[in-house]
Amino acid sequence: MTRGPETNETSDTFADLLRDAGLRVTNQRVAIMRTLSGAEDHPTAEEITGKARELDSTISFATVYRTLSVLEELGLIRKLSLENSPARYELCDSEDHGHIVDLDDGSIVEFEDGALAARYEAIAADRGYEVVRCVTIIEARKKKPG
Amino acid sequence: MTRGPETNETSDTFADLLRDAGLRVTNQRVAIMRTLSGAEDHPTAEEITGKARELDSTISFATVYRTLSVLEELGLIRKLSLENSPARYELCDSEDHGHIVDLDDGSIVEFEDGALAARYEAIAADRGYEVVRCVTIIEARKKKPG
DNA sequence: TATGCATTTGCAAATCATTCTCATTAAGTC
DNA sequence: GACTTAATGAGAATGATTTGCAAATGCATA
Repeated sequence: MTRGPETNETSDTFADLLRDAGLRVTNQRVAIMRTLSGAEDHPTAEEITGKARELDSTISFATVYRTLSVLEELGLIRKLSLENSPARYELCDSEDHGHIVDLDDGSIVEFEDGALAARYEAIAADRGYEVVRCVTIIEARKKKPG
Repeated sequence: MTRGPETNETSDTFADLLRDAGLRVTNQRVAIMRTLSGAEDHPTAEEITGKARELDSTISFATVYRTLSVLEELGLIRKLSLENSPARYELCDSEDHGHIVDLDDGSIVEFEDGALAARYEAIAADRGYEVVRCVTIIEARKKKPG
């Protein structure tokens, strides 16, 4: 695996990812990828636009949506369609994982569970399917301490 | 549990469910419930409107959406928010179950798996949450025979 | 480094699903 | 049957996302 010097690795990687996919490297796309990369939460398109504009003030909503769907097609990000709220996005840098959505404050906690993934594969295989992607959302409320 | 004669049980049940919830029994609501009850697939609001209009031609979209959200609050139906498509609805008559969405033709296969539900509970509990509802969607493609 | 051209962009208008407003209708009660 | 209030239909409004198009930009090439 070829890689440049350690410095500025994420930024270079973003450009490379785009190039490798045969796409042009634009300021807007890199700004959006950096924004997603730096996000601790699961931002909406609107939140991404706001943050990305700090890096490139000209970014429009149209470009954000277009870029998000390109990145999703490349498998670099995941779109999370929650009930009654705009879609949220996350980088695909970590393992496949599920989400616990706190119904009271909207916060999202990620969890990993290899057993679940294996179970999904088995369930799908039993029915003649090959898994492409799994969505696990646990809508929950914080337990009262007791 | 009081119940009338065996004939016409679903229709009566629908009316009773509404009455028990302190809601008025209207033609529109019953038509929508019957439509959902008769649906083999997971219809969208638009599809529900079309079918329900065969039972009561005056039904409007507004009423369909209003009724769907009332029924959801009562826990009688479930709303399924899939990627890039309008919400789909199903009666809550069967056990809690997951969905395999066929990415090629959009068809949905349901599956039940008690182990998954237990696992979700455990995962949530570990993190201090109580499960309200779980969404499991396996996006998949049919395996090629071979 | 300048040129050409397809890709990408910003803007604004369009679309899609869903919700809301409000005048009218109809359910359930007496 | 009359009354009260919930429920409805029609259509406007909303919110998220997509699209059309002219202008701008990346990048291959000269």
